Amino acid sequence: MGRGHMARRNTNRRVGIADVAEKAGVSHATVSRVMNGNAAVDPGIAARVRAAAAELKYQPNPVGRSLALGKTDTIGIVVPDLANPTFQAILRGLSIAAAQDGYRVLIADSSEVTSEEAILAGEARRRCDGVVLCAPRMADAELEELAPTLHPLVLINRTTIATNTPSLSVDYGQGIQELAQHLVSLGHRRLVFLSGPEHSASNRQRLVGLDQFRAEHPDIELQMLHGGSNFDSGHESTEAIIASGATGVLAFNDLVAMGLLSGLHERGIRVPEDISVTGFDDIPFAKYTTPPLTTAAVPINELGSLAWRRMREQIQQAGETATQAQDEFSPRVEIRKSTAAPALKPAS
Amino acid sequence: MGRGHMARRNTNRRVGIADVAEKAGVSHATVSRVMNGNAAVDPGIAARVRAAAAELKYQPNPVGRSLALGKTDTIGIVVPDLANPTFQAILRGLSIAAAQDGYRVLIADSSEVTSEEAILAGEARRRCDGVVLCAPRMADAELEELAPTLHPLVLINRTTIATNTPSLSVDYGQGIQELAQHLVSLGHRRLVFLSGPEHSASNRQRLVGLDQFRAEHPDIELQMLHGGSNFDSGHESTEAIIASGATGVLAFNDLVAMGLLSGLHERGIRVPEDISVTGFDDIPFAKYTTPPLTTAAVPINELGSLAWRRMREQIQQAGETATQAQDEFSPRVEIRKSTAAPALKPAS
DNA sequence: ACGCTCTGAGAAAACGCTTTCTCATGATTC
DNA sequence: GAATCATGAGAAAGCGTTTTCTCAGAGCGT
Repeated sequence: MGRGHMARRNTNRRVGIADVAEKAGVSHATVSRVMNGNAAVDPGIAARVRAAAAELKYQPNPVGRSLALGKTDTIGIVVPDLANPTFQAILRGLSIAAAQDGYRVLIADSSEVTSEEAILAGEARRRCDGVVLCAPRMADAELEELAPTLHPLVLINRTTIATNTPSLSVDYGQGIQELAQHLVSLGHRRLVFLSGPEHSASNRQRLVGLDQFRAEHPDIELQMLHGGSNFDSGHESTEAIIASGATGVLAFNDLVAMGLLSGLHERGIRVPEDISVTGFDDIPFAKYTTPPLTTAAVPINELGSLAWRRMREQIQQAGETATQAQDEFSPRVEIRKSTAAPALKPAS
Repeated sequence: MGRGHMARRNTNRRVGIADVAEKAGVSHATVSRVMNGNAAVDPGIAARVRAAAAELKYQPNPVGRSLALGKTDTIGIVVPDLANPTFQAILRGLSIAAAQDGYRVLIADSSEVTSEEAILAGEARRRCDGVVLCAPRMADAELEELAPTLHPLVLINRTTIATNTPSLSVDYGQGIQELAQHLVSLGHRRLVFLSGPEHSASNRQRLVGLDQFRAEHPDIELQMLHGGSNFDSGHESTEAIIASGATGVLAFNDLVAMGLLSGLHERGIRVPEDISVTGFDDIPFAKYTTPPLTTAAVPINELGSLAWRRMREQIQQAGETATQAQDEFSPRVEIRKSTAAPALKPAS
């Protein structure tokens, strides 16, 4: 009577290194050597092995390989929401850049549940050689504690006090100031900022940027309005925006701006004749709204690929705890048709 | 002099099952048992093990686990282009649904390089417990040959002759017919289809749908125009569309429609007064174009989560080669503001 | 009090690979 | 021609788990 494990062994077993070794009449070790080209092996034997491997269509099992090598050739990315074009773009840039170096990416979508982020990141890290973390709402303290445990780590739009984890960030403060400046230079005197999620790090940056703007332009009225980060929240803010009496709106991002544009259009308010609207991010769709959206362009594809570069650097350095680059991208104001000089009347 | 491997062993070794075993004064096996709750273990010992594990912050290594278990709790998805909202949405739906069952997703972006798709899918399959394949342009023969080797496989918008791989598809043929019908019922008599990538399976489906439409409406003029699948191709087709003299345009998808909308707007052509435009897919942005886009809505989020359900079924069935569900989604025409009755003049 | 079953824990094999260690063979040198 | 060396292949030890196998000891019936 056949033993259980024997049965298992023979039944539809995937072809492994042992099969190739047997067919070629050599040892496992030799097969491994020719597959990886690590050690010198007699050309004749190598050819025999390769022939056997080809005939059996042998493909090394990556899991076994990972275990032996201690690396998975995979990196993880945790994002708060895969529906957000910004994270989609980062993911895409990262994935393409990593693929070029033979790495894959594993995704973890925290669905905006901040409390899950640390766990997801930890799990991802254990399966991968490194993690790219996008956690705009995670508390600073938690981030600070988490970062060292994730080590080959790249932070997006966050920084830690310890400078040994690279971070890529966008200077939202400067971007929003430039947009405000743009509106002012068109003649606007009453502005409103339609803010994003309250605990979002990038929203805080915009707020400090606007504080500075206020200090430099005491004559300009700048209201604040709470909002969210997506279409619907922009759309829902339509009435409040109209009620604000402002002639220029700084929306949290392009999504919000688009929602607002649509709301204004429904209400018969013309953009930019009656009111000017700016976005932020310059997502691909921003060019195609009606009117095309004035926004602050962040080079998001670059961000993804640079994230990979920083990750690769750390993976290669392995042990050394050098201080890592802190990259900051400056958004560039992209003037389109959603902003114009205000109508004459309300010039106080 | 310390041996190489000893040095390696002591240096910043991650805490493993052995450490926990030692600390708790039991064997590896016992630790594994309590971690997985597989076998009965004395409550006292179990508690001791759990305490040790907690103190050492032990987290089982997933790679070792995968090797022993023969599964990775990960599925792969190969997409032709992560910049396309349709695939983004599928990815998202899949990822969220899979996460609910404790699975992760590994992405492989073929960057529209058809010849890479088979290789990518194979690699993904070896690292994962199954693969979701979106390969709209892969040759039928290649797909037929590839499918069996990928086995726990779910096909998106493709089918194989063998009915043992589940597939989810959208009835593009019906959708485009309904859109055409909608235009006709508004009074349009001269239509033009702005087609997508020539070898795309879903484009072929639209074409057969339109053939059928033609057969049923011999009185309606329906031109064909070659295009692509993104913004820019829609934008570039603006002149050709105008030259066609058609009053109703069926764009390949929403992206193309948006590009076209923008082009028409630049040329001063009013939509829908001068020309009606339809899209396809109902991507989130379609509601927010100006005017909001009439399109055929495909329930894309459902598609992603159903893809996971079909995958899970296969993973659970393991050996059995039952015939698998072939799901087909019917798009629903979503009438917005980009379509209207044509101007009276050209009514022949 | 003896033998029986049953519970539960350790030893060891297995998963599929890489890499070190070891040793045979043939080439090189004086 | 003997001692030395380089070459290259096999044996075996890891990588970190799970799981089977094995067996000690406890509990039970007669």
